[in-house]
Amino acid sequence: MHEEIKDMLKKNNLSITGSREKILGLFLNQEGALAHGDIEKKAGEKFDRVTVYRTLQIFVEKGIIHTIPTADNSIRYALCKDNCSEGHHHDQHIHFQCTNCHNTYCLDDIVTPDIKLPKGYVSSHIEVVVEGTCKNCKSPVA
Amino acid sequence: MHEEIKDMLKKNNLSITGSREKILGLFLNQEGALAHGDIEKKAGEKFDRVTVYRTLQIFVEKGIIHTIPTADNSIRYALCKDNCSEGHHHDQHIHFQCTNCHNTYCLDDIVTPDIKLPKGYVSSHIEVVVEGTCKNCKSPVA
DNA sequence: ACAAAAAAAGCAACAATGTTGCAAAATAAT
DNA sequence: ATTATTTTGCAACATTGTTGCTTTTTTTGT
Repeated sequence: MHEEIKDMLKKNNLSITGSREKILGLFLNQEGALAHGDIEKKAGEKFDRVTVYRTLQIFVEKGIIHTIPTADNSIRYALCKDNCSEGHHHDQHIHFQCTNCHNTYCLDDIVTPDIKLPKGYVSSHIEVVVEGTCKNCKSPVA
Repeated sequence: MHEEIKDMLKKNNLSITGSREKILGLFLNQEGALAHGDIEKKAGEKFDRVTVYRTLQIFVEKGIIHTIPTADNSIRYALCKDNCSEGHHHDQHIHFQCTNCHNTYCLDDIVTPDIKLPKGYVSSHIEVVVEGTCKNCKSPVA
């Protein structure tokens, strides 16, 4: 596990430091996505706020994590799959945000649908965020 | 036009004040969506920052405007169509964000697609944001 | 049109979030 | 092991968002 982290950093030409190992570890041990605030809380006592910002920024640049848009002013980040690389995110999966537990999940098996746009519009990337109740919060009603 | 604004406020049981008229006017004269910062710049010299926050908040509550999620930590707002009402937004259209001019548009005629979710997930609302080049920025290449 | 009641605006103070430059420390390269 | 490079932490600052309270504006009822 710990070797896996180091390997990922090496593969991306990143030097191996405590904060990068720690933060990448958080993502690997986490099913859902993490907001900046979550990371600060979980790792933050040991690291400066600025370091967390810079680490997330470089992870996004390197294609290790990707951002998930939200309407609540707190970008969430999640691990990319192998097909992402520096400067080229190739995520075509959708995201799911649970209105109960407020976790955000990547549904890696659900591909974004094709969308027919009006004349003149050209699509380069599609983001789909589904809100609702996740499998862990499913109400046991019926 | 000015009467239209007053009517909209009255219809939503909002008292008619300078800031509400001004901010609602901005949305009516605007094709795309507006971020909080845009509104502060365009209307802000006359109004307190707090007033802008509270005005946007109450417009969302009343179903006059809706939010559009982004991955850049700046929620955007756009006018709702008539089918929205207090506490019940019924937007099923998609949003388009131009990577060139950075405007965000509601594509009111494009309905969000159905998405098949994994077992256990229940959808209550779907957000689709398409990135690309808008009709105004379309490159005249071909 | 006026007075009383209700609602909104403005102000101040504060909290949280994000950014920048630079010196010290850690990591990588030779 | 020493040097060069990169990263960290710190401090200071800028921006964004929030809260309580007083004053002003708008609405309501007469």
